[in-house]
Amino acid sequence: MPLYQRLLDLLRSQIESGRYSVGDQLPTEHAMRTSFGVSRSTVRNALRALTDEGLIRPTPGVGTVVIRSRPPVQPSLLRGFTEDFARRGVPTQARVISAQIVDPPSQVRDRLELLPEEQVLHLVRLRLVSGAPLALMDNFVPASLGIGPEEDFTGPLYELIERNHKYYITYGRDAIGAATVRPEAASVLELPIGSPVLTIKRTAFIGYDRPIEYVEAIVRPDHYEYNVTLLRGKDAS
Amino acid sequence: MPLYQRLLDLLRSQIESGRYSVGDQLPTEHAMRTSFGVSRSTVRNALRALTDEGLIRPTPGVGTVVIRSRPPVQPSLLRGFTEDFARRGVPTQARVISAQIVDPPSQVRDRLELLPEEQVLHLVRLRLVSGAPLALMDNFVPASLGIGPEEDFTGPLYELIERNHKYYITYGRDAIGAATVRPEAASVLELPIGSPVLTIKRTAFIGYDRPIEYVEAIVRPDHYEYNVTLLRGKDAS
DNA sequence: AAGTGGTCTAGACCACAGA
DNA sequence: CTGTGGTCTAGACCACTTT
Repeated sequence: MPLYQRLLDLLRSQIESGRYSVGDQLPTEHAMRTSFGVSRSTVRNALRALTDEGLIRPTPGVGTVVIRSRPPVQPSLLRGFTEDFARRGVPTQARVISAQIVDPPSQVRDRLELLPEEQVLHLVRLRLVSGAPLALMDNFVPASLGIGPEEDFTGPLYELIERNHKYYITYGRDAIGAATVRPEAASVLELPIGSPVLTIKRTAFIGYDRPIEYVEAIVRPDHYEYNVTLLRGKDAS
Repeated sequence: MPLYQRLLDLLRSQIESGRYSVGDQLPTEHAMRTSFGVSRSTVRNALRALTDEGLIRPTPGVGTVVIRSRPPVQPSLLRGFTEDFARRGVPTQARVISAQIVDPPSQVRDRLELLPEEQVLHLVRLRLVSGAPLALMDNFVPASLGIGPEEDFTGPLYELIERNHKYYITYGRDAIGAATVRPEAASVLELPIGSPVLTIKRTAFIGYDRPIEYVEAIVRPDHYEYNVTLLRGKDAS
């Protein structure tokens, strides 16, 4: 673990515990430099991180004061299913049911803003948690991305896109609904006919507004709920 | 003007103008160091600022790539139902079914972090779109807020809380699921027994982490879907 | 093996605030 | 005036990725 991070953790815990309260002044950078036996850059590295977290405010000529004892809440970030579950400590597996280059349905063509003749990679995967089916996912990515049906789709798809193709996903739009499970999906998900399911439709974008992936997921609601944290803006009404 | 800021402005304008496009690799830190005649720390100071702005992503062992040409899209904000629909041009009405001060169920007590004897205002409302039922909502707010059962609950609840009581909601956590509609709810929502419904459980907070409202909504999925825009962070995996 | 960004050191000068 | 944080230099070693 980097030196500055240990100092960062120490300072953060001291602020959180009240060793330094809101309004207090932290020791000067020089004082930390000597008391921790590190260079000033290392101290500043830690202080910059605390500044970014919104806990302290350094003022030239004055010093560094504590302005918060806890970090402000962060809104949710876009995560893939694999990532989402991994964060909660639940490992999931993906079983590839089919992967082929096809002509997209018109809905997919619209969402991905494809050219008239453009094809897509259509990926159907079943996601499992400890062997039990959780979600049936239909992913569509433009064939022009160069991701072929032969690749390994058992890991996080975003990593595959980002690592192999130098595209970076910047944001996504999710639309969540509920429906009665279709018979084909019911058998794959091992659900009784007529069960309710959660449906997630997501369009992911690269750059400012170029759609790069469209997903439709059908999820068993008994073992998953869609969680999101949203900030309230001043003009939200 | 500091050196690193001039470099920062230069790089940002080059990225915005397309001199470096999304996916391109920036010159290495060493290359910039020599071509601009500054130290590596100064270069890194500029690159860190660009990283914070979300325009570039440095990867150890690889290099620094441009991931956006403009500042990122704004993520969704927390909105009440009334606000949410108003934004899309669909006016909704709220019909108050009941409003009373009660002892909360334990689940509500936990979510609102209430004291053992603390009571809540329990509000049951039916939300309608052009006369047709859309959602059944159970709102819980601490009785200590001072909002009594006699107030007008047909408008946005957040406005009522914020305007009359000087509390400002800062964020909320939503948990969205799917379920089979319960018989009582089915009749109110005019749904057949066994229909799937969307369930939304929300906790809204004031300040850093003080819960101020808990809502459970049961929504007809045929006329509503939950939409959200999420950013992708650099460490989202 | 070569090159990348991440970390770290040991210095230095500056503008600024406060006594 | 002294001390603060802000900026800057010129080195160095590291883990890591790619070749």
